[in-house]
Amino acid sequence: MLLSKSSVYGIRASLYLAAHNRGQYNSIREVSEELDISFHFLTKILQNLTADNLMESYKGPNGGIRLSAKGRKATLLDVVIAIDGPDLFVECALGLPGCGSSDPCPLHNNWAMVREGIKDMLARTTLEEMAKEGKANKFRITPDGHFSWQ
Amino acid sequence: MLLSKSSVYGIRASLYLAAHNRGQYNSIREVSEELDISFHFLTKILQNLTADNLMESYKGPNGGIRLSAKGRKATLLDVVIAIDGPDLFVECALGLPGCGSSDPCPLHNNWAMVREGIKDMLARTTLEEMAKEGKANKFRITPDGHFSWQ
DNA sequence: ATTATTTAAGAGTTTAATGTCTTTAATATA
DNA sequence: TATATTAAAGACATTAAACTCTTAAATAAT
Ligand code: SF4
Ligand code: SF4
Repeated sequence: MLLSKSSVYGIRASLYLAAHNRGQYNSIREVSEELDISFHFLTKILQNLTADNLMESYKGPNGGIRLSAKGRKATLLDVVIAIDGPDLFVECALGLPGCGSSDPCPLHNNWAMVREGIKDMLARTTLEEMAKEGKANKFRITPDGHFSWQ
Repeated sequence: MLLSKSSVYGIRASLYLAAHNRGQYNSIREVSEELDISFHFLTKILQNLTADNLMESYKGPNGGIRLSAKGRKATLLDVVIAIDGPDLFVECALGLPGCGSSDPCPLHNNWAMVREGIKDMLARTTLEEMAKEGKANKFRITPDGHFSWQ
């Protein structure tokens, strides 16, 4: 898999939050049930996003989680980096020790292009814009069935 | 990591064999030492490649492993598929259940392009051609230091 | 104040990838 | 035939990713 499960769950949750109840808190329980993701696991993942100030959380009744202003302007790339770190966008294809662009392996230049392609894919639009497009195009972010962009 | 360790080791071993002693058998011990890969682990990985007829093995004194005719014409893509299967080149970005190009997620089209980019990178040239280019450009496939394209 | 609701924190479990070790089978050479 | 050399096969161990469970802390409502 290109992205870790944690990143994929983080992305789906971010898109869900970008599309729902802007400004309000959504409980992690609700998000986990809508997206069919383990509640405790999702909680852990979202903690990375609040630690990176992409989200804000609030404890207690009617508490939950929401995108911060920074989070609404953020892209999926920011989400992935907050969760899994920048490795995927830095590391090389063959992982040879002591390697670099001088004295390269046969994949070096091609790989740099592909890696940029992955980055571009994730950095194309902000979560805010994605929610708009999602509404317009009815893109899916949940398992079969129940989901509405409201 | 984009590719599994098994695939990376398989790629490096394939390139090594493409560059060395064409037609002869190289012992897995030698390959593992030159490339700094665990001997037993590499043995397991290469078994996938012989099972897929990309390599031929021979037991006993002076035995070892070599690229088959098919293997010399194969690409890194064939190596990766023989080791890890075609998943990476088939699977989708977000892994939503019951998903497809109708009713897509926001990444669907971009992801298809990126995935082709990865495939192209690995399918660009045959192992045989790569060995030639390797010699011409002195590309690296081993850890620091000892390696010659002969 | 007490209780209920919610996230945070952290320990623990399971599963899959990675890596090691031992035994077996094939082959060459003496 | 006996011994050495090599890959194949498979059991075993370690590590990291993925997932679960329990307790603590914050907050709201009664
Ligand atoms: S040449 Fe580039 S891609 Fe290849 S191993 Fe070195 S750093 Fe990685
Ligand atoms: S729309 Fe395409 S990329 Fe997105 S989850 Fe579905 S199949 Fe995967």
